[in-house]
Amino acid sequence: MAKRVSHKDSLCGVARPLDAIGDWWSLLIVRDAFDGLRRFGEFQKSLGLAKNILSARLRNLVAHGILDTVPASDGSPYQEYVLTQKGLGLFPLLVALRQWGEDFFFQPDEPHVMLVDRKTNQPVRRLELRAQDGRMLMAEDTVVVAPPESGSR
Amino acid sequence: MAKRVSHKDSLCGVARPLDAIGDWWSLLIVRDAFDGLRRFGEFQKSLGLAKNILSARLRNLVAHGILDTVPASDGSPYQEYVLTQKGLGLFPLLVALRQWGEDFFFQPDEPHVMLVDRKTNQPVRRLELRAQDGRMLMAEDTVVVAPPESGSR
DNA sequence: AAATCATGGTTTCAAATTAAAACCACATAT
DNA sequence: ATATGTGGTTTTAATTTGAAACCATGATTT
Repeated sequence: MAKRVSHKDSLCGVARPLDAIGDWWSLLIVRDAFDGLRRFGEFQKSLGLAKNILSARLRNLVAHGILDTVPASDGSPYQEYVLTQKGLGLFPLLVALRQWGEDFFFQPDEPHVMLVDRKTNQPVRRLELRAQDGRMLMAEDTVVVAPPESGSR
Repeated sequence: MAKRVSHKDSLCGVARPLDAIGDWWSLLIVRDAFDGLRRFGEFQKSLGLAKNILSARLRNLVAHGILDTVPASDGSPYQEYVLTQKGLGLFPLLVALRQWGEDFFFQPDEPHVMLVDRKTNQPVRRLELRAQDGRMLMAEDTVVVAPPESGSR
């Protein structure tokens, strides 16, 4: 189950999160969790994946602290799966994924679901990466830099 | 190779992009491409994945229009893999992933690579989702809504 | 009380995918 | 002529997946 996603023994800042999420199914589960789904059966119906796989994915997400199990809210003797803070932290990633999807996977006139501001019912703005001083940054305007070498080596 | 990621025949706005990317390896390839890698061998050395898998992933990314192959820039008789516009569009997603990783996968004092503004060498700002009017939005402040039913049914 | 049903899983097993290694083709260098 | 580097493909075994069957628990019907 602990599939190594990189040959380096310490996973980098991108690979480490990927490793925790596990796979695409897991991300769809998380998305459904953002949509308010909490029960095993709800996820299964929504995603249509095999129960054993769902079971494994939920277990993995819980193990990685993305979901947490809580004793059912409605008296039923089962448990529910809810997003932790860590899980909630995936929101921007899901938005990024959705916006990319809107940009490149739909015809300009093709109808698709939209993420809207609850208060105004307006679609949300696009995610934008900005510098400290507020300038918008494209990919070419950035570099990944190594952490400053600590003194001991 | 066309693995169905959802039981619904039309994939939703999140599942469709996931389906195109393919798997985690592909996303790491894309990240390396953002870092300037272009050659088969570079990707293989950087990621340490089996050559047949890399081959398949590259092919898939090209098939989905995320990478494009161009005749080698340096005279060598090989080809190079470069990001298309669609591929470049994945930048925010990678940033989101990286920031989530920084938030939850490193000790507060653990050193890690950083994404910085080329011009100032300052770390970039956090991605923030905002409403049209500029208010910052948390997950709970948003909903996903279905497209307006077109008249014909 | 007994039988039935709903939920939330686990187990079993066949099929698909992945990974490691060997192999190959082409070009350049020695 | 031989070796070496690049960019793959093929072969084969191991792992993962997914469908279906099974099971346990509690609630519901008869």
